[in-house]
Amino acid sequence: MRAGCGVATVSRVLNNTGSASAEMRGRVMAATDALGFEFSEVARSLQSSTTRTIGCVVPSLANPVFADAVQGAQEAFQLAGYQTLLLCTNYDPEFEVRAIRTLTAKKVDGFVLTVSDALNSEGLKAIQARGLPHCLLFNMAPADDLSWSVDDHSAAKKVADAFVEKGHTHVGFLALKFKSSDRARQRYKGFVEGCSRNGMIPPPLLEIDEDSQDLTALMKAFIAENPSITGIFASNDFLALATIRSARVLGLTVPNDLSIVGFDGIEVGMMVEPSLATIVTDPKLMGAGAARTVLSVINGTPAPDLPDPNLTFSFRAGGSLATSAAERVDDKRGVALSSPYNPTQKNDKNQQERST
Amino acid sequence: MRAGCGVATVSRVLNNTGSASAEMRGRVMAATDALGFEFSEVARSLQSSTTRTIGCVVPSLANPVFADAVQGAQEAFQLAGYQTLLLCTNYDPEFEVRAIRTLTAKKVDGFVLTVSDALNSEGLKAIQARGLPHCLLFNMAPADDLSWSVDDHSAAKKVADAFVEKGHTHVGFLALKFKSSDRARQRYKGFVEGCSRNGMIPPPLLEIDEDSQDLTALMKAFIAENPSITGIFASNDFLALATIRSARVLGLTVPNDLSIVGFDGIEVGMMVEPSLATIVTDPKLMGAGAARTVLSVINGTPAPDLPDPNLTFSFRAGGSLATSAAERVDDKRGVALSSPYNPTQKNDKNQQERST
DNA sequence: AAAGTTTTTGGAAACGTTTCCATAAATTTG
DNA sequence: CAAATTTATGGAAACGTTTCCAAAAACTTT
Repeated sequence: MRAGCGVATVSRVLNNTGSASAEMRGRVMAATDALGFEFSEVARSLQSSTTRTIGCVVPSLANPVFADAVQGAQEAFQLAGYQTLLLCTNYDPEFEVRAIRTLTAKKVDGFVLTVSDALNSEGLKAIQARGLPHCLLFNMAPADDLSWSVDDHSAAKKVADAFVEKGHTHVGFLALKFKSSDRARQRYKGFVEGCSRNGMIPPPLLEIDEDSQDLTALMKAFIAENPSITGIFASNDFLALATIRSARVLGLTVPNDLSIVGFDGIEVGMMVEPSLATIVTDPKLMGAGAARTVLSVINGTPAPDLPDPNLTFSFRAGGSLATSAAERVDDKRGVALSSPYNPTQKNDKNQQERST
Repeated sequence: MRAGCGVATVSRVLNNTGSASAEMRGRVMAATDALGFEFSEVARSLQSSTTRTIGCVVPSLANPVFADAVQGAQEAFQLAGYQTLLLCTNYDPEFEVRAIRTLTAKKVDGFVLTVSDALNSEGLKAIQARGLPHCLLFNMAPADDLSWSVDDHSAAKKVADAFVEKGHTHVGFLALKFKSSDRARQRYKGFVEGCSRNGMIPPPLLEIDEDSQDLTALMKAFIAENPSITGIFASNDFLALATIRSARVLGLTVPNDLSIVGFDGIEVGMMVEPSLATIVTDPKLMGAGAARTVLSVINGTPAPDLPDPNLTFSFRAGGSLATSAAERVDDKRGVALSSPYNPTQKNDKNQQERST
């Protein structure tokens, strides 16, 4: 089979390393072409103890935030000649640690990961203990660790500011996967803090496990329990859109009866009516940043600067957040009280419904 | 380092293959625990010429259809103990062939791929020539090839039926990445055929390259060129939503002035107002199906049945498709187009917001 | 033309597994 | 108790590269 030469020669010719006569080069090339020969990366990896593969661990691609982030990371890796081994944990810490074990066994050169709880992740600890190159993504970095992440805490505070600016004093927080995502917890914490700082009533928490269809029922109960809330901060945009729909089903108008603010800044948020007020983030950029950071750790080159936390998000106004219904009612309370007839149809209707 | 035994023994103990004394077993276990020892999958792969890794090639994860599909595939693979090596082609045939070359060099055990043109894909040819296990995804399968795919052609015909049922006789087709996606081409072909079968005017084609912001301008020109169209079939839901927005900017009411139908069935389509009429598909199921098919090819087990083409999609009615404007009022559009100012409050407000 | 230099080439080790085989040890049988 | 059998163990080959080294071949220099 061989072009009548040793394997060492083939290696040299194909890799253009070391010397080889023109004639030999020709013979080797001819032979490899004829046979469609291609070096085995796995043998190469064994020899060089490098795989040019990066392990990427995220909860799920069903969430476009992660999909975009992985896309960004993947592009950056591809550009640098690295491939991406993708593992999804489905928000399960058990899966997470197994995924990381698999990846270390596969001898990936580095990791990009979004873990469920950065401070207590077994998998992350293992990576740290072995000193493997890695970068977190969408996690608050423990000390000495690098992370590309949205500053969820500050962003949520900003949302509180936005609510207060529109005269809201009592708003709720709606979270998905609260248990298994420290991001959702950060947002809640920041929101509570922001509300407190603004002298608002501490936000009640409505927590749901799945993107369940019974959001409407849950919301009904939530509003019944907290009849004075005038807004809801949903921990992601899909949830926010679902909330708007549920509000409609319950006969509430958004934003007149209930203001909604989302998180993530998905594009459709701008296409819907009313447009969605939200925190805009750039997941693809985050993914690419984390990727470049890992690569720099691997290559020993200076790591790209982490983004300024305050630039990792921005607030986008939208039609779903408006002046507090309570405030409007308040303004007219004198009138409303003196006259049994309330001229603002909508709010009247709203109050009736809410009391049900 | 070793527990004072040969490597062969370690292999037997850890893999529970062959015999070993209880004492030896204990020693090996103790040693591996102490050292945190773990077999190297790359050496194992070299030895067994199997990697338990599947190459997954899709255009981009930015499109949630692919993100969901990859998620589905990834889950199925994970369940079977396989990992997913993800490569995105960015709709570039050049990248596609390189991606596949990379994957063959990495000796993946199989492939799941969405190629740009299944009949002329160099990469696919290479895979076929080497007889590597693979399954297409969202591609029409060439003869002798397997594919999990939505029947784009029939689905598009169905959309034509839906339009005609609402009295439309002249509708347009809006496509993204027409050149680099045989899926878009299939949809167009099916739509043309469906229109023709229903005696409708052949649908004019509006083709855009990027999700460009100038869709509004393009649409304006398109409508000027085809003043009698009463509806647009957009080749995916995002495009459809963007079209609705652009229509609003142009002062057209959806569906009154222009009906819109999308494709894919993304969830937000049901949350917007008007809700989006669309073809509903299940990308995750497709991905999982393709994955199971590849696995069956690898294991020589009987392949799961491909889905009945007619069950790969369903039409979902929505508020964005209504009775033809032409049928109701013939010339409202002339007014709307000629006057940049639209008296309906909603649209006006909408425009203001948009410009911020 | 002999000696020195450079270029070209292939053999062999190493990477970390699994598996085959042979040997050693333990057990059973006659 | 010797022989036969079974069980336990480690050595060595193989997987396909790269790299080191030495040998051979081709040139250069005196």
